[in-house]
This record gives sequence, structure tokens and C-alpha cells, in this order.
Amino acid sequence: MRAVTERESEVLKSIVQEYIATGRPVGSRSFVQKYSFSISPATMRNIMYDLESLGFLTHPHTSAGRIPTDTGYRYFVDFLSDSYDISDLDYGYIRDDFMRSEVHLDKMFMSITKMLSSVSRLAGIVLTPNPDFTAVKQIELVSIDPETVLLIIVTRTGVVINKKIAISERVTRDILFSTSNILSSEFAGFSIYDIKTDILGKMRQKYSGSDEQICLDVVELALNSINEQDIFIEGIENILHIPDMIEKEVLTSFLRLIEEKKNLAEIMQRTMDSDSVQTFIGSEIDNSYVVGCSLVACCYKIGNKNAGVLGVIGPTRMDYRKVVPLVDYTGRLVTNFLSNVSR
Amino acid sequence: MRAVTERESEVLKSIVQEYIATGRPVGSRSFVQKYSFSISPATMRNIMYDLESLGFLTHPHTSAGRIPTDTGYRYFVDFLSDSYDISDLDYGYIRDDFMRSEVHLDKMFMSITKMLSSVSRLAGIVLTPNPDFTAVKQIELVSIDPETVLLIIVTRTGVVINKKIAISERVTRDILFSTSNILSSEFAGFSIYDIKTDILGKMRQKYSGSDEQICLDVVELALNSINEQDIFIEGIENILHIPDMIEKEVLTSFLRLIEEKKNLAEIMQRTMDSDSVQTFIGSEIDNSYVVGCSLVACCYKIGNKNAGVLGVIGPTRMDYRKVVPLVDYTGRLVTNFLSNVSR
DNA sequence: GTTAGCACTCCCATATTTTGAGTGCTGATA
DNA sequence: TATCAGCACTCAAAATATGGGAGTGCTAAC
Repeated sequence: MRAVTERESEVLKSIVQEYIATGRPVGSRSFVQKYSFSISPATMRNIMYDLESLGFLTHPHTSAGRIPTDTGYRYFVDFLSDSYDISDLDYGYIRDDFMRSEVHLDKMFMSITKMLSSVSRLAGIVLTPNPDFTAVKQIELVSIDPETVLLIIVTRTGVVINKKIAISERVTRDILFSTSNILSSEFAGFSIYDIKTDILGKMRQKYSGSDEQICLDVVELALNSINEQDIFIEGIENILHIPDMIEKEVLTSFLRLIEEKKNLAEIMQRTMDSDSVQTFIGSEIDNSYVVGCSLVACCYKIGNKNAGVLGVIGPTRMDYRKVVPLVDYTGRLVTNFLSNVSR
Repeated sequence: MRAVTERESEVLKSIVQEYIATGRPVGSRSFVQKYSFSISPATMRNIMYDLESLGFLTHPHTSAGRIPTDTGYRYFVDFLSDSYDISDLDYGYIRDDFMRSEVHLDKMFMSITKMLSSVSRLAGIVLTPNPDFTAVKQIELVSIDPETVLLIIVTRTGVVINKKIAISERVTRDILFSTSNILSSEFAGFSIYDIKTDILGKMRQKYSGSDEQICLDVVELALNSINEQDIFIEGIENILHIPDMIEKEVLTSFLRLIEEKKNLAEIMQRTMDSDSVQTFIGSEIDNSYVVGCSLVACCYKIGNKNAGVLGVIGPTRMDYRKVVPLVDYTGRLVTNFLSNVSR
């Protein structure tokens, strides 16, 4: 496949923008006029034809204008879309609003989700931090019946995680108490990930043979089964006011997408490797059964590790120029907040 | 307003059933034929006219058949609908399925929600137990920093509730430990409700002046702020396959309803006073802004107290004869399960 | 390579008609 | 007095026609 010429790029960019703005197939004649291209409609048609062969545009039917394909959007987002500058969009009030919100972490995430949704007028979505990467502050073990111990982890961000673990051997309250102390002092400051991959091994050697040894195994088991990532979604109603979305097929795939939280979490996870805003367009979201929806997402960090994901879901035909910087900005905001809260 | 005659009741019943089955306005001629009434269409029209004046039926337009109003459904559900017998519907497999599911309470509720949704082919909904009414098994207080104590409550159903509480005075670890023991032994077996209204007062006297006294106030504060009721909703996608629901107005009010979880929880709470299945038809759900949706719900118990609510949301035109016994049956199932698990 | 011109296509909005299922009313009947 | 046949009327929905507009593809000339 040959490369795209300069002029074709320019045309594609304008077509996508025009389509995003109006939602109507872009035809050669009116388009040339509106954007005062210095070429004739006929030439425009030729260019459009080429862009179609390249896979960037398509036809609803023979005598209709062109609309972008998913690939077209992808090219647009990757190479052609110049985002608005944050300062132009004045998101200052988000910051203010946000700072006024409660310190309780769950509520913070909820309000971030609502913000994303209300500013974008689409659906906001937040994946709460992966506990693996948040630093542990304190650990307690509490016996709740002869066969069960409750493991409580308090993270630096103030989140409390609890996990019931079954134990076979009987363990006295004293041992639990002393183990708690040991764990707290050994683990403090490290992330669950560090603990699992490194610290726990070292401790095995250090305490081998002691009473506390018994607990280490179960603690490891418990740590491995922690999976406390939640997903918040807000603004489903917004989606209903978008003509593109109330197409039955689109709506179905959207609702199916957000209902399968587990699946959705996995999709969001794919952003984890990257530090910048990621866009998933149409079938890119979930191999080919998602139609007409895009996800714009980015990570926020705790410390210097990517911890969770936030973003916006809406129609493929959304205004990426605005949504991308919004998601970007919100991501930084949350990162800042979390780094203050967790020190 | 005059009473409804025997014959009118019979006709209304058949009309509602016919409309539930077909979704099309019921006209006099074909209706008389199909149900082999021994009256002429003309007479039927007279009866329909009367039922309309009574507020049970309405007209989409002059020359269309009749459809039930919300009041019509209400009368039908209250007086005319003979539910199917559980045994006829063979919900045995629900029980089997259910018993195979995990003991983790959250997962149990999730799978109940999914069941309600998949059997009814509508949206299933479960409000998790109000912790106020579940018996406490154990209480722990753990210091997480100089100004904060973590209160951990383990209920008999195995649910772990935790609440951070701020304290002004410094409390030693030993005092927390001894208070934990005292609280556990004094509270065990009582519900949080009992504790708040009764036990706590008695303890104030008993321990007045002692070190542990300091903690009682904060514990009370914490208990008052516990609000851990969750809502599970499953099967939103089912809703999209129902022609009645994809009316824009209906869908909007449905989505708005389930998105406002807090509001929805309140609505579900209204069932709490009753031991039988409750039906909320259309505007009955939420004063007049809900259109076209009904909620069928009932309570499940822990011990002998109504603890939570489960049910089904779907179009006003749903088959109450099936949905009502389904909800009823599931309610009992959960009640049984919880009484086993919490002893 | 660019462009004017032209034939052709097809959606869409707007009427127009037809059909069928319905209603309300009236006057006769048992 | 309740029932009912009959009839005129209503209305939505489906089928059918019509014109216009915006588009395309292609070709031949610049």
C-alpha cells in the first residue's frame, strides 16, 4: 500500500472534521466550497476515491458522500488531529470543583467520573487503582473463627482492603498479633507487587522455622487473590441524546460493553503500558463486536507507577480534539491528587 | 365512582392479558372472536367504553383499540391476575444453579441478580442487606495513624464492614485492643440496629469513666455512618430486545432510573415494610417521571427481619403472572440461604 | 494532473391512495 | 332495559407515486 500524499492528508483531515461536526456524509461539491479548496469538485472526487481505496473513507451507498472508516479515524487521531490547548478550553473550574470534593477515595473517583461525563457530555469511566501498585502502610491479621483469618491492608492512599483467608492449622491470637507487627514493619512503604515478587521471599528465609512462618503462606495466597479494582461509569443518559448512539446496533454494543465490567476492566488495562492518552476506535475496543463507539483513556499514577485508568466512552464520531485533552488533563489532576494524598 | 361489575372485571382481565401477550391495542371485534365471548362486538364496545370512563383503559387514538392504563394494570395485578404456580414453572434449576454458587456473599448476590435477569429476560436487581439488621459476630479496632482508627465489623453472614474514624485524643494500642474485646463480647449476636438503640446506652453506664469510654463515642459515630448497601443490576441488554422499551422516552426513564443508584435504593426500600411481593407500575415507581417501566420486588430476610430487596425491572407490559412468582420464589430462596449461612 | 460536463444513481421528503381495523351512535329487538 | 346489527366515520399504516437534490463515475479536453 502506497503512502498518503500531503494533499490527501489535508483533505482527509478536513473530511473527518466536517463529519464530526455535522454527522452527514461529506460530498465533493459543497465540501470544496465550504472549505474553499482551490481545486474543483471533480478533483476532490478523485482524491476521495483514492482515500477510499486506501481504506480511510467509505460510502453508505453509491450516490452519497464519504464518511470516515475506523481506520480513517485512527489515522486522523494519530497524525492529523491537533488537540485544543488546555488553556483554550478553560478546565480551571474542573480543578476547583475537584478540590472541593471529599477526601474519601471512592467518592473522589465517583466525582471524577461524573466530571468526565458532564464536561464531555458523554459517558465517563474510571478504573480504580490496582492495589498491586499502591504502597502499603499497615497490615493487620485478625482471627474471625478457628478456620478463618481476616487480612486487612491499609494503603498509603487510605484505602482499606480486606480479605478472608482460610487456615488449616490453629493459630493463636498472640501469633497473629506479632505477625501483624512484623508484616507491617517489613511491608510498610512497599507495594503489594514488590511484596509478592521480592519481600515475601526474603522474609521466608529470615523467619524460617518460627511461629510466624505459618502465616506467611496464607498471606501470600491472600495477596495473590486481591482483586479490588472497581469500575465507575456515569452519564449513560448523555449517550441517549446522541443521534449516532441511538442506532440499535450501536446502543446494544455500548450497553453490552459497559455491562460486562470484567471485560471492560481488561480493555482499560491495555492503556496501562502507556503514559499518554490512548484512543480505541470502534472495533479496536473489542475485537470487532463493538460498533460505533470509541474509548479515549489514559492512566493516572501513584508514585511513579501507572495505577489506574480513566476516560470517556462515546460515539466514534466524537470530537477527539476536545476529548483527548480533557482526558489528559483529568489524568494529571488525579495523579497529582494521589501523590499528595499518599505521601 | 361506581364499582366494577363482574363482567367488566372479566373483560378487563382478558384485555390486559391479551395486550401483555401481543402488545397491540385490543379492538372489540377480533377480541370477541378470539376469546369466544358470547356477546357481540357492539356490546363489547359498550363495556370497553365503560372501562375507559372508569380509568382502566385508554385509546392511543380515536380509531384504535384499547390499551390498559397504569391504573388498569394496577387493578389487574391486585385483583385479577392469578399467578402461575411455582411448580408449573419449574424453577428447580434455579435452586440447583444457585446452590452451586460460591459462598462469598457478594458473588451470591451477583449471581442471584443474573438469575433474575436471565429467567425473566428482563433486568434483575438486588439491594444488598442493610447492615443494620445483620447480627454482629466480631468487632476490631485498629489504629492506622495517630488521628485515625479503623473499625472492623464482621457479621454473622461473613460480611466485613470497615469504617475509618477520626479521633481527637490519643489512644494507646492496648486500649484499642481491650476495647475490641469488650465490644466483641458485648455486641456479639446483636444487630447494629440493636446496638445503636440499646446496647450502646447500657455500655455507657457500665464503663463510664474507664479508658475504654473514650472509644464508645467514636464507635457510635462510626456505626451511624455505616451505609454499605449496594445495588446490583444485570441484564440491561435484555431490555434492548423489548420493543416497548426502546421507545426513546421509556428507555430514557429506565436508564435514568437505574443510573441514580441512590434514588433507586430508596425506591426499593419502600418494599421493606411488606412481606409479600410488591409491584410498582409506571409512575408509581417514582412520582410521575417514570414512563413505561414496572418494578416487581420483594424482601428477603435475615433471621426474622427484612434485610434487603430483590426484584425485576421491565416494561409495564410484562407478564406479571410469571414475574411475580419468580421474584417471590427467589426471595424465599435467598432468605433460606441467608438463614443457613448466618447461624 | 486537472477540470468541465454529462449521464446516471439513489436517498429523501412529500403527497396521494388504499386498506383495514377500529369507534360511536342509532334504532330495532327480545 | 340490556343487547346487538348496521352504518357512517376515523385514523394509522402500508403501498405507491413524484420531484428534487446531492452525490458519483467516467470521459474527453485543457
